[in-house]
Amino acid sequence: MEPSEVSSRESPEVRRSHILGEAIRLVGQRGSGGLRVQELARRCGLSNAGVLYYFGSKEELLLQMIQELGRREAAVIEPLVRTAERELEQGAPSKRALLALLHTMASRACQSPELGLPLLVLQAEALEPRHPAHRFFRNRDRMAADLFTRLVAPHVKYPVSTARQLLALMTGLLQQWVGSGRGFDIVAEWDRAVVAVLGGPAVCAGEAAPGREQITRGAARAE
Amino acid sequence: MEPSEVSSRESPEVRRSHILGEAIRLVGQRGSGGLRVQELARRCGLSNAGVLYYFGSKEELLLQMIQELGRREAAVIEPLVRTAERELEQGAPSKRALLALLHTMASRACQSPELGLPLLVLQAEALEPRHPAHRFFRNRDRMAADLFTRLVAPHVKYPVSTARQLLALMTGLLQQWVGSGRGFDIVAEWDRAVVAVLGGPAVCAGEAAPGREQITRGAARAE
Amino acid sequence: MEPSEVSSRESPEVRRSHILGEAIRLVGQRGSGGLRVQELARRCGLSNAGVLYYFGSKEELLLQMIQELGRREAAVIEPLVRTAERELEQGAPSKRALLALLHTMASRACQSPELGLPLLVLQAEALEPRHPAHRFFRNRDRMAADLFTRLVAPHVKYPVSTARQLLALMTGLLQQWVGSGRGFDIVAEWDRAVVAVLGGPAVCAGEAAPGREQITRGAARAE
Amino acid sequence: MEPSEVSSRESPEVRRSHILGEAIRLVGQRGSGGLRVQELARRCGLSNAGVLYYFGSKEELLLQMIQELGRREAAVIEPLVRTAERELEQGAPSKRALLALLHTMASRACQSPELGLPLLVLQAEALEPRHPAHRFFRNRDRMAADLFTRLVAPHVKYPVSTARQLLALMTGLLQQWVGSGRGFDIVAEWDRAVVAVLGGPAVCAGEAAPGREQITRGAARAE
DNA sequence: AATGAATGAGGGTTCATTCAT
DNA sequence: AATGAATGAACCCTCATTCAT
Repeated sequence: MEPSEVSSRESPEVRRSHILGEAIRLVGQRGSGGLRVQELARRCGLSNAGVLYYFGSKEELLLQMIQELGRREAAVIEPLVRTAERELEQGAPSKRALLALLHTMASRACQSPELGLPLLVLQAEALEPRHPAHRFFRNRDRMAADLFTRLVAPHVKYPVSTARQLLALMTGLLQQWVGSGRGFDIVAEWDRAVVAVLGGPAVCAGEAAPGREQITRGAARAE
Repeated sequence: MEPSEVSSRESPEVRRSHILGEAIRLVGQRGSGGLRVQELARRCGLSNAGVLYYFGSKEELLLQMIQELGRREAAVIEPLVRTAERELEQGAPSKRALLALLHTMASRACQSPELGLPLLVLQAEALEPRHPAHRFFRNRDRMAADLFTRLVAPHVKYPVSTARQLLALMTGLLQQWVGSGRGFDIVAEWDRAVVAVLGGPAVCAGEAAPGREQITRGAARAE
Repeated sequence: MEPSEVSSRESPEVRRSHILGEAIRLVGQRGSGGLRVQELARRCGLSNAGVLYYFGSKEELLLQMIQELGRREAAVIEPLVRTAERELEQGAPSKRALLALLHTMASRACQSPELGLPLLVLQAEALEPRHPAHRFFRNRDRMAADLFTRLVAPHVKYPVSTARQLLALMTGLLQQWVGSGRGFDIVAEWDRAVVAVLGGPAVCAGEAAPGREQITRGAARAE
Repeated sequence: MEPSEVSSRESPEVRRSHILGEAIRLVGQRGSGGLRVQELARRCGLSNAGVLYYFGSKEELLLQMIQELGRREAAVIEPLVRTAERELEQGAPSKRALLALLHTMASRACQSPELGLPLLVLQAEALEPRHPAHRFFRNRDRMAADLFTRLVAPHVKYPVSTARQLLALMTGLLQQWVGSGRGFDIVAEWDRAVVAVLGGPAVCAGEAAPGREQITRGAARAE
């Protein structure tokens, strides 16, 4: 919780990233409306004018923070997403492989807890269409829904619904987990939920009815 | 979205409630940190001093708004909760009764959409322990988890986990629904998710209206 | 220090006086700039509108409070002043009589301590010519100086100076007394000071040189 | 009374001191409760935010103003106090030396009239224990009483009382002097009072310049 | 005789932002 | 590359005051 130590001489690149990281933490704690240039500067060990020297304005800072948030999240799960895409190109992954993939996703997500709270808070705030992060989350969520839909398509009857359920569970469980002070084993709960939603491993993948839904790739309508 | 018309002479009781309602809307749109006394006053058709005459301070206003939010939510689902409790006292409800109950809950929750967004935003903000609504949501979520656990206990192997899953699904689906501009039929999705989580096969899955997957409830306009 | 009890039905006259008394106390505690209509009302057990109903405006309240202060002070020492004037008319009082008179004055003044602090504070504030109580204190102090001058004239060489000294001692000792938490016997100190300033009782009254000064009666110039 | 001219670029040190000086004047005129950040800022030629940039809050400004007041008063009479202390260490000062010392003190005090009124007003306000300057004046007055007691001890029977009388006379005469629009020669009056209180006859009373009683020092204009 | 409701003006304070250095 | 000084706008809040009741 303490502001990270700042060496008095940091390369500008590093300092920029450092400021954005601190901004992410602050937004997690106070919401995006609670981000104050002065406090951010204090936590980073420089003056408020110093922060604005890097970003020009608070608005710009917020936008860059959102991008950075995306980048950091991507750095954590991008490899898994690429694995998933690769498997999809080689034909549908087996249910066993799918379960393993989902398991790894959840476990990775929980290993960078400094992203969890900011993402949850921003995601909720960004429900309002005028929020600066609205578009970011809409795209992100669409891509996730799309990927999940394609992943589960071979194994379930209503892949769009199932994808929705998986994403809802991920968000909802994460929220409960954080709200309860990390009071339970979220990965175990996730695994159990995944099994419940995908049907037990015994279910034959052939039961799926892929033709009933139009599965889209990429954002349906990039507004 | 427009400020509701205000007659120049309202009974104090009504006016209080009116202010709180407008405050709830504002918090839904801007987050609790984005609540401005002046704008709230403007929307209610009185001066900022007029608002503070009723609540003394913004802090107090926020606290009372949270309570009012609880009251309004309770007014919507309390009857159902009482029904559930009554059934529990008379022995465990049948799976069919349980499904019906959960269905009604979701459908009721969606019928007062003015509560949904504020609740979602506040719930996320309140993850931070120092948030004024933190305790409120902790209690609310605990009671919900407790109730759901007792309800599903006769029908599943891990009732605590299942309750968690149901709550996670409810929050997560609601968030997707709002975020997508009410772009799908959330009640249908909920029903389907409930069946998946509670163990479908033994129940008549046909109740989930599979053909309706593409049908949306609420405005489907992509803003 | 607690607000005096207010019966729910008081005659208007009594209530007026009650409000003014409470105002005097408040001014003693916070200065005349620290008098707040709301707090005054609270202490009197009525609404702020109720206070203004009696006095019309805060300005008017302040003015009436000053007059009331004068009246209450007069009620305490007026009899003594009259005694002094009577003695003066019957020829100069003896030194013994003078000392007795001054002693009684001081002892009376200390017996209504609720007036002391307000008077001290207002007197200091009213040094500024634009203060609403400026004229009041100027007249009061001039009359006091005049009276003292005439009283001591037969016994001292420079009666104007001696009168000034006596008044200065009275104010200064009172201030020390209040400031020290009533930490010494102010009447004894006063007696001692009076003796010092007037010269011991052994001094012959004939030493006085009344002709050297113009002794005025009444306010010199009532501006 | 006019705001002193302010060059648009002042060194921060100077500006701080300038602000405090103007605050002292304002408190003298309106009382500490009448100090308004906006007006202070206007008089100093900057914005209210500019004033708060230096002091953080009005409360802090007031506290620092009191300290500054102490510092400025000390700058005027500290040398004399040190002289007195030195004389005390070398054995008690002669009565003649004591009178000279007291004379110089009063005359110095009157030479910086911009401190007089603020000190008088604050001292009276600070009688209330909760006043922010209460402690300051309690200490200051205690030290003064202590010093005077030690100074007069060799020459009078009740040195504590005599010290009290001297201090009371100083405050009281100053108040009369200011209240009368500097309408008399306060130094002469002080000298005469000192002689009276310390026991005159043994000293050469002729030093008190009897003929000057009607002569005033400072502006004699009756406003 | 007295109040509850409401307000406009002004208070201190915070905030993002600017600019000379 | 970064800051100290300063600001205007907006914020929450308090105040004396009004007015229908």
